[in-house]
Amino acid sequence: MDKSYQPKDIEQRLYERWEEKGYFAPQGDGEPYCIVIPPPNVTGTLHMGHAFQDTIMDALTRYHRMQGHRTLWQPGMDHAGIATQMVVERLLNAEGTSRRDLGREKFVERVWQWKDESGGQIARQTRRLGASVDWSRDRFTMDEGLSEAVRHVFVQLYEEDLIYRGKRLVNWDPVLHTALSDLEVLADDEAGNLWHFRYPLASGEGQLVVATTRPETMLGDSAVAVHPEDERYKDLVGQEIVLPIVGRRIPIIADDYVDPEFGTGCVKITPAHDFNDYDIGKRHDLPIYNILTDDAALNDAVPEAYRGLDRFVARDKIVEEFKELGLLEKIEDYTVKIPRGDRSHAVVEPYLTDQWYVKIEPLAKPAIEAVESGRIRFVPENWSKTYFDWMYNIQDWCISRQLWWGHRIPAWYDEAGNVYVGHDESAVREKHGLGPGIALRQDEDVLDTWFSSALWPFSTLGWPEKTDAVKEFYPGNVLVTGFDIIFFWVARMIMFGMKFMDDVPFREVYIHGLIRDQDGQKMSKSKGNVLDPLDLIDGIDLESLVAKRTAGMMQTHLAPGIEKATRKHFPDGIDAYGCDALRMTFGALATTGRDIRFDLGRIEGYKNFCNKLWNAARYVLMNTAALDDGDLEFSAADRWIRARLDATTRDMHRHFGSYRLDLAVQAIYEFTWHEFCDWYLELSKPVLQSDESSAALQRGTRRTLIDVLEALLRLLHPLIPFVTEEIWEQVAERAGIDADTIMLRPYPEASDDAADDDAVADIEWVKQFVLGIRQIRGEMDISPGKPLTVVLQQASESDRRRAGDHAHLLQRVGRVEAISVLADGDQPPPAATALLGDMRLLVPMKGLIDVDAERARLEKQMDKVRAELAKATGKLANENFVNNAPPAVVEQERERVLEFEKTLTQLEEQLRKLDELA
RNA sequence: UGUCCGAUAGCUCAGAUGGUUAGAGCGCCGCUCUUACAAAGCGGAGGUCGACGGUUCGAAUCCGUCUCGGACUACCA
Repeated sequence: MDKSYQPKDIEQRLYERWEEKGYFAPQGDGEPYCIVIPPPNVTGTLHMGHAFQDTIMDALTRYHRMQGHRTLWQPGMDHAGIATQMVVERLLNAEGTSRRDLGREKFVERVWQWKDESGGQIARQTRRLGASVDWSRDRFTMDEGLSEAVRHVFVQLYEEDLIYRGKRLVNWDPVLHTALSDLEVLADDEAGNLWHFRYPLASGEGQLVVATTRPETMLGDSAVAVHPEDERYKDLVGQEIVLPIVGRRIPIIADDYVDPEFGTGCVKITPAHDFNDYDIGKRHDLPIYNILTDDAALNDAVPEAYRGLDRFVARDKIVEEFKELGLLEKIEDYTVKIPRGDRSHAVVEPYLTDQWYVKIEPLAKPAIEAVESGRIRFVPENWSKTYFDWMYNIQDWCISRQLWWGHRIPAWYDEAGNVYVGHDESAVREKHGLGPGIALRQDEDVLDTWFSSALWPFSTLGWPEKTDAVKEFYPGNVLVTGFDIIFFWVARMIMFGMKFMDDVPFREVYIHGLIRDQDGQKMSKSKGNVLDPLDLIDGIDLESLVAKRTAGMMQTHLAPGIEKATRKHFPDGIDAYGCDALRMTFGALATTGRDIRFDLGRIEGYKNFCNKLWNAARYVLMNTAALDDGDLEFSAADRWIRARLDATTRDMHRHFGSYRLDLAVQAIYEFTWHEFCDWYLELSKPVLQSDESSAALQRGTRRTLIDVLEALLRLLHPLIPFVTEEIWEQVAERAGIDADTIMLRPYPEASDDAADDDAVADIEWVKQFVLGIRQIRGEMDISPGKPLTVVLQQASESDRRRAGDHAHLLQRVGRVEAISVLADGDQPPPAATALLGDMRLLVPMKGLIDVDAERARLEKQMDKVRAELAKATGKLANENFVNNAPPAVVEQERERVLEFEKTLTQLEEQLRKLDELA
C-alpha cells in the first residue's frame, strides 16, 4: 500500500467494477427497500445540492443493501420542459437561428440531441459521486413508458371530470409565451410608484381618486369599487364614471374587498388583468376588457394611439396623458411585489386564455389524510405543517404549457372546436365514431413538467403495466428531497399516488437543507459562488476556477466581482479531496433540516480522516501477515475495543434509522480515530512487538486487529464507499472472507454479549494513567520520548493489580520505565502529581521538574476543584434541592462532594511537599 | 399577513425524555519527524449557550416577551 491515500487512482476503477458486476441491482429475497431519485433536469449539471442529496440517498441505499434488503435506488432524469426549451433556444440564438425558424418537429429533434449530451454529463457526475443507482432501470420522464403513464393518467382524470379546460386568468409569461402555474411565479419587492388618478363622475359633479401601480391597465377598467360601509362614497354607489382617455362609462360598485383605510378607498377594477379584480368582476358581472397581446403589448381593444405599444411604454404615455388632462393627482414612491417567471424572469401578466386544469380538491383530500394519519411522515416533522398550509388552501392546477418540449396533451379538436380526449388519435376516432373524413388536430400544448414528475414513484417501475417492480417497490421507503419542491413535487406525488395506486408513494419524506456558500449565500450561477462537486473531488486550479465561474454568464457585468471573490476565497484553487472526503463532509453536515454553509475546512478534515483510515489499515496489514490457526487469547485491550465496536455499531444503526447522518459520522469518526487508532493500535504494539507475549496472545491481538478493522470498514462503507472497498479487499483476504465486494457484505450487528466490563474498566484505567503522565510531560516540558519513573501513592488493591497486569502497556504507550508502589506511611518524594481516582501518580523530580511550574499546575487544578466543590456543597445546602430532587441525584451530589474534598486534600498535601522543598 | 427555522468557542456545527466539570472538527499557542499516518502525535488556551422575564430544588434544554438573521406563504389597488 502507498504511504498515503490517493483517491484518484481507485475511485473510478472501483465504480466501473461495481457497475459491471451488477452490484447495484436489487439482490436476494430480503424485504424490499426503495428510494426513487429526484430526477435532475437533463439540461443542467449536478451542483452541490445534488451531490449532497445523492450522498444521503446512497448512504441509505448502501446501508439497507448491506442489511440484506432487496434494495433499489431508482435513477432517472427529468425533461424539465421550460428550462430545457430555454437552454436549447439560447443555443439556437447563438447559432443565429431560432425555434420558429426550425419549426416544431425539427426543434424537438434538436432538444433530444441536446438531452443526450447533457444527460450523459449528469450520468458521469452521478457515477463519480459513487451513487449506487441501478442503471439498468434508468428512466427519463419523456421515454415511451413514462409517456404512456402520462397519457393514461390524463385520460382517466379527464374521464372522471378531474381535468377540465377553461378560460380564466392565468399567469402569462410574455417572453416564453406560455401559461405558468402559481408556483412558477415568484414575487419580489421592487421599487415602483403609486399613481393617483382622478376619475370624473359621469354626472359632471366631482371626481374619485384611484391609486394604481399599473396605470396602463386603466384602459381595461370596467368599474371603480368602494367599500359598502364607506360613508364618503356610499351615495355614489350606482353612479358612473367616465373613464378618461377611453371615454367609457363604468359603474361605481361596492365590494367588501376594498380596504377603506388604504389610499383614497377607491379602487379601479380591471377584471382582465388582475386576479382580485377578476373575482370582483365575476361577482358584479362586469364586462372583461382584455387589452393585451401575447407579448404583453396593447391590442386593438384600446384607443388607436396606444395600439401595439409595449405595456411599459404605454404606462409612461398614460401617465403623461393624465398629466396633460389635469387628472394626475400625484405620484408616490412605492414598493411593489413584481411577479416574475421563475425561469424567464419576465414580468408575468394575469392573462385571459384557454388552459387545462386539474381539479385539485378531490385529490388533495386523501393526500392530506395520508400525512395526518401518519402513513407518511415528514422528517423533520415540522415540514408537515408547511405541507398542510399549502394543501388546505390549494388551487386548481394549470397544467397546460404553450411550449414545444414536453408531453403533448392528448386532446383533439374537430373543425367545430369540439374536444376529444383519448390515448391517441385512433382511439379518439374509435371511441367517438369519427370517420377518416373528419379532420382532427391535436392540442398544440404540452403538460407542465411536474405532471409527469408526479407519477415518478410508480411510472418508473413500469406502471400502468402491472410489473413485478411495481408490486415490489411501491410504495418506496423514503423520499429524500429539499423543501423547495414540497409543493411542486412532493405534494403532487402524494396526490397522484393516492389516486392511481391507492397508496402512499413513500412512507417517509426526509427534507434536507440547502447548501449555501461560506457566507451563507445561496449558490447560484449569477452570484458566481457555485461549486462543482467534481472540482472538490478532483481539484481545480485558481485560473480554471475563475474561468469556469465567469464563463457563459448572462450578466457579464458581474464577472469582475465574481473573479475577485473567487480569488479571495480560493487563493490556491481547490485541492483534490476525493469523493469519500466530500461524502463524509456532506454526511457530517446533514443535520436536521437546517441549511448548510459549505466550508472547505471541513472537507480537508475528512480527507485526513480517509488517510488516517488508510494508514491504520497499513499498520494492521503489516502486522497480520503471519496469521495462523491456533489458540487465541484476548487481551484486555482486545476485549475493550470489541466492546467499543459493539457500542459504535449500535450507534450507527440508531443514527441511520433516524436519518441522523451527522451523528453517524461523528460516532464513527470518534471510534475510528480516537479509540481504534489513538488507543487500540498503540496498545497492540506492546503485545505484537514483544518477545514476552505468548503466541496465543499475539494471535488474539492479530485476530482482533483484523476483525475490528474489517467490521469498521463495513460500518463506514455506506458513507465512504471507495476507500473502504479498496482497503477491504486486502483485509478480507487476511480475515479469511471469501467475497468479491464489501458492498454486499452484511452491515455489522452489535453482539448480544454483555459488554466486557472488566476489560473496559481496565483499559479506561490504563488510559487515565497514560493521560496523567502525558499531562505532566506536556506541562513540565518533558520530552515525550523520555522514560519516566512513576511512584504510586495510595494505590488500592486493584490499582496494584492493574499496574502489574498492564505494566507493559504503560511502559510502551506511556513511556513509563519503572513503577513502584509507595508503602503506607512512607514519605513520598518531591514529584509532579496526577490523580487517578483515589490514587496519586507521582513523577519524582530528580532535577527534571520545575518546582514553580508544578506549583502553578497544582494551584490551577485546585481552583477548578474548589469551584466545583463550592457549587456542589451549595446545592446540598439548599433544603429544597435535598427534599425535592430524586434521591439518586442527591446521593450523586454527596458523592461528588466527598470526591472533591479528598482530591483537594491530596493536592494540598502535595503542595505542602513542594513548599518544604523550596 | 400568517407560518416555520435559526442564534452555543475565533470559524463550521453537535448537544433525546430538564440533573456530574456544555462537546467535536478546523483555527490558535507550546512540545515532538516515537519503526501506520507531519494529511501525524502529545499537551494547552478559548464559551455568563442572543436579551429579558417565568416554571422548577435544578434550564443551553420547557413556557412567554423581545432583538437580530433566514425561509416559505398571502397581500392594499
